[in-house]
Amino acid sequence: MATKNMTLDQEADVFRKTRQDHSSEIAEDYVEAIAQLHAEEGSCRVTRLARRLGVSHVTANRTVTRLVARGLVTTSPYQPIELTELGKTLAETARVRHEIVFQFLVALGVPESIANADSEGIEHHCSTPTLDAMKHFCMKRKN
Amino acid sequence: MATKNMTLDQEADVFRKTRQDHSSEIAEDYVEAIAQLHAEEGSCRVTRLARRLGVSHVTANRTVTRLVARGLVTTSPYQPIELTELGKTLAETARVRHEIVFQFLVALGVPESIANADSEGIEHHCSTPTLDAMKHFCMKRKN
DNA sequence: ATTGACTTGTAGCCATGGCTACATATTATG
DNA sequence: CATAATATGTAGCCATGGCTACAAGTCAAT
Repeated sequence: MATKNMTLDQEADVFRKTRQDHSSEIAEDYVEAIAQLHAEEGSCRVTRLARRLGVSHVTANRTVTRLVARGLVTTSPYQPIELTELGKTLAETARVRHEIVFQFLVALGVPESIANADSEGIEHHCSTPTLDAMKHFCMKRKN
Repeated sequence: MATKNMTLDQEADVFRKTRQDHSSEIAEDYVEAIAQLHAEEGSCRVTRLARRLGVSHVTANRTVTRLVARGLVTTSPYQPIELTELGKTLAETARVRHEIVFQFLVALGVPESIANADSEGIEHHCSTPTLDAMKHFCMKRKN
């Protein structure tokens, strides 16, 4: 049990970190989806984004407003959503991370449809060392 | 890319599932922590639980009230928190899941302290097939 | 038995992420 | 160009999960 030999504060840090992660998950999911829609369809409208993410257009619209405040996207009334450079960078990071986790689960023997669903939840909680270990595992499998 | 050949609704399902997972994450963390404190210290007081989880005692108290509504724990004023049978079962399930993910990450080569932090976030998003694959991987390593 | 330390509870605030219902703007079509 | 369909925006609701500040209960020690 890894909680042995820890102070109370150290124990709590793990939970604090997980909670903090969660607050950026949605931002990452949004910018990743916006980037995907741009790639697939040339632009990203709020309604299309909402359908992709499975939320109402109202929720999507309000969340996008928060992304504007975070400097990740730009909007103007009745216009498509555009990613800032920062947003593009975050989207690409998220895409790569998602792909690593997905390919890793597949390499581990998890069926693709399940790997797709699980990786969506897992990707946001993987540190760099864990991602590196996943990449390394996939490399070994290929050779 | 696993989103190919999917309808819009199917795409969205993945995100819906991840959001649903999140609503049970906190419940699982709480019952797991309550079970741990019972095991370690013989009983579970709200203040101790709050410290363990890194939240204020107010947040812990209110969340515990919700767990009562879900039939996972029982409380009475100024008394320790007790798990119901349902709560014990959920706590044990969560503990086992956590342990599988943790041991798996360690087997993969992730340092223990990092594996501990990551597994806390990852455990809630692993389907049964993924957990089975993790167990299988650990077995192979041991032999 | 009173005081003081600690625990527990309550009031009330905030942000986030959902929603429906309705209003307005844009676009497409007869 | 008028109207219908679609897209977008706004108002306002809810639950959850944080918090601080303060009130009240519990318990131990003098």
